[in-house]
Amino acid sequence: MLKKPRGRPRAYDPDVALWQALETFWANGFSRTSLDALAEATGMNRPSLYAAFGDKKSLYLKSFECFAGQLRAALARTAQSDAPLDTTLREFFYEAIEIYMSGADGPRGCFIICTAPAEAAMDADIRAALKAALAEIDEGLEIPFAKAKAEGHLPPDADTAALARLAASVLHSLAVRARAGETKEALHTLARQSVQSLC
Amino acid sequence: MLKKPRGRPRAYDPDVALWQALETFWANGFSRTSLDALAEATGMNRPSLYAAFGDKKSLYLKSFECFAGQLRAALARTAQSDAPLDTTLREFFYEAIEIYMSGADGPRGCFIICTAPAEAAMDADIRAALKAALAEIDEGLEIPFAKAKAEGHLPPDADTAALARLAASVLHSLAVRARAGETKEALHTLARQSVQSLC
DNA sequence: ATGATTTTTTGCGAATTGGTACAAAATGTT
DNA sequence: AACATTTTGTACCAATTCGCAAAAAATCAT
Repeated sequence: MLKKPRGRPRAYDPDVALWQALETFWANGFSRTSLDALAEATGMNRPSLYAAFGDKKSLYLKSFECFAGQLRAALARTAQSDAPLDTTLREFFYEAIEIYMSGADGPRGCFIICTAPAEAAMDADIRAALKAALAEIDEGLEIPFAKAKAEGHLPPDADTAALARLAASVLHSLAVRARAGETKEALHTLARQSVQSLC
Repeated sequence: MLKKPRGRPRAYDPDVALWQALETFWANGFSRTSLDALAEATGMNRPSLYAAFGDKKSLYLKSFECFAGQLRAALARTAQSDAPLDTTLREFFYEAIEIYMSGADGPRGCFIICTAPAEAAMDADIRAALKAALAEIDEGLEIPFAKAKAEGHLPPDADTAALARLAASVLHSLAVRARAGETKEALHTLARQSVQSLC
């Protein structure tokens, strides 16, 4: 049933190329990343990049959305965890730290927290994407707190939204700290101690 | 005793010009800010900018240091406060929020947290400056916690360094949220609730 | 074989970018 | 007045940047 489309076949896989672009933006931020760098990373010439993804900002926003998708998946796994709240939270942070510390040339922190703010004050689209991502993190992190409260592991008057936002603040901080070069041990310590304070 | 220097007098005040450059970098980030934009903001031609401040990155780092100086002053005021810990912390956050929400064209968050990470992965000097600033925030915020502990307002086994780092995380988060366009009320709420959790 | 479609390649253009050389301007010193 | 010093202003440069037009390549459909 898979009908071969007409025309010259693509020399790239769109998902692979998008990930390669994302990695380039992740390391360099939006403005510092040139079309030449994206072309080199993806092996595509500039007209092909434009044809496949649109202009530079469109490609950035698609990369942002791709990264946000992975964040969404991590939040969903955290929401579905049956482990105790502190274990759930700690594992979420540890997983984030793994991603933040990854990078061929060193730690990159979080794509969203580390590259979008620089652009956000002057670009309404990037600002909106950032704001939406922050809200998703807040909402996603509230679920394990609400579950723990419903199961009696938190006081009945605990403000789960407030706790979630505090936990999200820890995530933002881990992101920036990783990019600044703090050690993995320091990040783990902050994660552990924050979980202790929150639970 | 003030001897008039030889040569043509300067047409600018270095401190004023530096602040103007800082504001431009604050809104646009490092890479998005052009020399023309800096020249326009300061009223100086490019050769004059180079003569006064060095190249673009030098000017950015000088701006960073200028902003860090103001942060240092705010931390010092917080360290010297005689108010109760929760009041001290809340006022520190409220003051930060005022700065983060300032801006002729909208909120800019924190110069350091919102502009340096984008560059930090690929520029060791900016990364080092960011890391140093993060450490200063951690250390500065530990002082009120240590005071409160010494005065018996915190349990004797309270880990003041951990609490300070959690408070610093809130500050980082406020910075990013402000830049993303969250409301002042939402930021105040996060600040208040975090202080409640921390004290 | 021809035509239609899709993608790649090559080459290009206008604008911008960071940085600099040098002459002119504006002062103090001798 | 001539010279030395400091700063400004003008003009320029090489390189880079983003985006695009058009031809060539590679396929399927008739």
